[in-house]
Amino acid sequence: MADWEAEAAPAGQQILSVEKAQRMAEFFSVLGDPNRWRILSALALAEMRVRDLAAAVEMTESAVSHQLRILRTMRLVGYHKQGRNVLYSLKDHHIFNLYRDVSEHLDEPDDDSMSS
Amino acid sequence: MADWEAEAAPAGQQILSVEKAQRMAEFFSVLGDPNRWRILSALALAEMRVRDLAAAVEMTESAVSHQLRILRTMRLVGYHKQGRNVLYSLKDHHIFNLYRDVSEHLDEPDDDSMSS
DNA sequence: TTAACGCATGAGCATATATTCAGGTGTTGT
DNA sequence: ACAACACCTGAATATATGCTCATGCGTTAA
Repeated sequence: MADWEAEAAPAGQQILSVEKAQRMAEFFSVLGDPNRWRILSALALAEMRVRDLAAAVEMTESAVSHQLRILRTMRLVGYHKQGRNVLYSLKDHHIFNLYRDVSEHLDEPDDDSMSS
Repeated sequence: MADWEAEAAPAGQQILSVEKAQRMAEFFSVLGDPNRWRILSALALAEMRVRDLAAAVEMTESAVSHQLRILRTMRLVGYHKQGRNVLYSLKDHHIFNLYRDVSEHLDEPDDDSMSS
């Protein structure tokens, strides 16, 4: 038995429920935007206030603020006020494990040929 | 040099380029749909033809076929013809490592409080 | 005190995405 | 041969998403 077969099926030996699939999809959707990845990678370098973050990723403050709300909702970033600034930081560095894993996947050679 | 450019980061010491962020986002977007997760989890159980897959996940054959094209593009599923049927199978079981990792993240307790 | 700052938010708009529907291609059974 | 089958695909539609713009709120500097 190959190692992947040990847990080939996610939640037991059956199809994901609509609810679980929904929760999964919601999370992955958050990582399905390039600007959010850039924001996360910027915060991986250093805690930053919104204004500097916006400059770093070359977006408007408003756009960044909107995205940060989403990242907050998924608990990917943390934040704390400091005077009139709000400092954001990466809350879950796990993200970059996903990044690494997917990077490897994307680097695999293409072979989409049909066999019969 | 701004201070956010100085420090070290897990994923390569700097902000993700637009191109890399784009590629990451494209991949994660594919996992950002609940029906695609259900399709993948179904194929994790067994190789299946489109018709049976559609029945398993309770979608129309057409909808499933559309989604399979996307999953094929990202090389998440493989397929081979067998007569007039097309058998699809999970090509990259790493997906469920991601599933496991994210599951853990989603199960963490909520703490979105503001500290100052 | 008050004007400027830093950030958040809602509305509006443009684009992306997923499904349905209609129809097409190739294969098999009779 | 031909009808049924299995699947694929394009167009159309409905919904979701991300941005800009305008504005509001709390904080700080002058």
